[in-house]
Amino acid sequence: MRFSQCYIPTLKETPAEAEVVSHKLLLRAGMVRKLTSGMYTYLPLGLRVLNKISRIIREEMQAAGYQELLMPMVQPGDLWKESGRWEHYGRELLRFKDRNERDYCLGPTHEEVVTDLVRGEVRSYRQLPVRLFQVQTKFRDEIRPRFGLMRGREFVMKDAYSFDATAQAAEKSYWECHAAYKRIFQRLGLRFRPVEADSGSIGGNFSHEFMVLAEAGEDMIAFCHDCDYAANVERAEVYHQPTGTQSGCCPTAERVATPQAHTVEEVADFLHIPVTTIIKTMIYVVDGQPVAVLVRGDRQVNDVKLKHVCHGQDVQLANAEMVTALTQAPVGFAGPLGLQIPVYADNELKAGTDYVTGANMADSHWLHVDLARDASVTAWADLRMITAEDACPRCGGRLELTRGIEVGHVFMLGRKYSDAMQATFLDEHGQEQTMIMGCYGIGVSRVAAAAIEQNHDEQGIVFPPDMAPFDCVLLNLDPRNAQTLAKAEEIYALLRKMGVDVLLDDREERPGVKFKDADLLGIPLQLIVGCKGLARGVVECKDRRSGVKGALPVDKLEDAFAAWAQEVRDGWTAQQG
RNA sequence: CGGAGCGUGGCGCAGUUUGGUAGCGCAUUUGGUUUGGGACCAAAGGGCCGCUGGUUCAAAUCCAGUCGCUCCGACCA
Repeated sequence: MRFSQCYIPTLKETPAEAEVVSHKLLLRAGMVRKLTSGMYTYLPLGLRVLNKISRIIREEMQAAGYQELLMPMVQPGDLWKESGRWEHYGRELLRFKDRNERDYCLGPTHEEVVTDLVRGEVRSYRQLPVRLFQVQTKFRDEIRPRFGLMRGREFVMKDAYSFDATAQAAEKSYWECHAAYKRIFQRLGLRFRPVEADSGSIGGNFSHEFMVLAEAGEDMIAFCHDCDYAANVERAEVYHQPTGTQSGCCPTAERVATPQAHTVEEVADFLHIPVTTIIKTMIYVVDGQPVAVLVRGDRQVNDVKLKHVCHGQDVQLANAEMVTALTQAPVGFAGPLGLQIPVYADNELKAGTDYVTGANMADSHWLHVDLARDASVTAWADLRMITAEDACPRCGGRLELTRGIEVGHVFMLGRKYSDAMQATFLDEHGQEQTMIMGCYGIGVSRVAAAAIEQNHDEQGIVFPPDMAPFDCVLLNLDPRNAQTLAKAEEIYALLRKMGVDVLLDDREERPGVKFKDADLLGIPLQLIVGCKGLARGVVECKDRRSGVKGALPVDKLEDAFAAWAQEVRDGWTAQQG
């Protein structure tokens, strides 16, 4: 392609709306433009990136035995009523009616449609497994779209579905997709980690998320340095050494005044005790019912764990009025003693028998609390957020917490949808059985954003070679000079003949403009044709990632270029680890 | 939805406090000089100041409402 004929509106200044690097650079590099909140137009260059990503995804999914199809984006409400999600999916599902007043929605995902398809066609175990995928625009009416392509309302997603006859076969489909995902993100040149995850509103038995490691990530993941354990913190189990019961130091609890001490820190300061001897009592509302959650003073409640322990759908922190009504005290003085609602206590609290808790009375706390003796605990469970100081729940090794961007998610769905929608088949004994499903997503547009979050510098984007909009940008520094022009055209033709996807910057601009744009666009290989180099019989080259410059002999350009391109690629592989 | 902020030529902003009829940089067009890291000079075009209503002799500026966008919290690829 010739730059002069491309629609690549680069920007010198960053539009005010952009906050995160990927959004800023995508805008500046002329790859996307916002239409309205959470919806973007992919300009030619941005679309090239999406297509490069999709190409790799297609190759690997096909290699894993998945076939591509394309389902409608508009879906009938009836299907969603059948699966039960018309009620449960919530406001992210954009619903509307057609001219005949029939219910429809924009597809946020396609379990219903694909299950409907397969149940209509598949009758026998001999037809299983069925493995399908599509690359398509999804719509989710997100509460808060943000960070450009990172969390849009409309976005491009690859979604895949597997249907199997038995649980073992289903797990095979699952792990084969899991392996395909590893290859995909590897080939895309990303530093990533698959982690154990919660299955959220999609539902199912178990799942893994694929996380791109980046500071701008909205998720926190924990992984072990000594074994291969890795999990989203919202799921990571906390391991507690079984501790023997310590004897309490006092026979009874004692109530003391703690004026104005609302927070754990204030109470600790006032009583001159460590925060670890305080029990934090949090009031939550689970599906409309209030519950109390007890964790050590310095810990955070993990509401995903709470949701599972209570078998609830919806978990929210209670508001101030509710807390006051339940505890007869302002926020900050709640405690388990005498509370008339279910009390869930974190396992860690079993370790002690001499705690400080709120007294359900303004400006008061109990000292010397032994939960077993003084409170009625509905259930003990793992309820707190893991920390970097905790030991690995698998091997006891050292944990590290990092931020990540979720770019892929695989779910073992089990029979959740096939049961609800009667996707059945006859097994080899002529018995009717329910299909076992898996579903697997990759946020294609989010992958592009995540790649930029992970790979950029002050000059702009640094695309991994296989997702860059072009393999190489060829700068003709002096298009008005007949010799340079001829040489640049010759090299351009040569590269194209070699199968290199090359962008020729043939614009009548000053060299500085071309250098700046080349860096901004993040194309991995830069070739510079100018009279200075040509006088020495070379074209200059620059590795966008490392910034290393060199010179390739004009007379042996084909070989020299190939060797250099391989060198740049090796550099990427090395840094990916 | 709760909290914070912002809407002024294509982009980035000033002007709003203290009303007086819109300005700067970039970009664009034309001419000239330039040409290895976002050139310079000269000239030009382009703005119902988000929208509606109100106050006033007079509103970008004050008041009310409304719409849109961004950020912080509950969602997820």
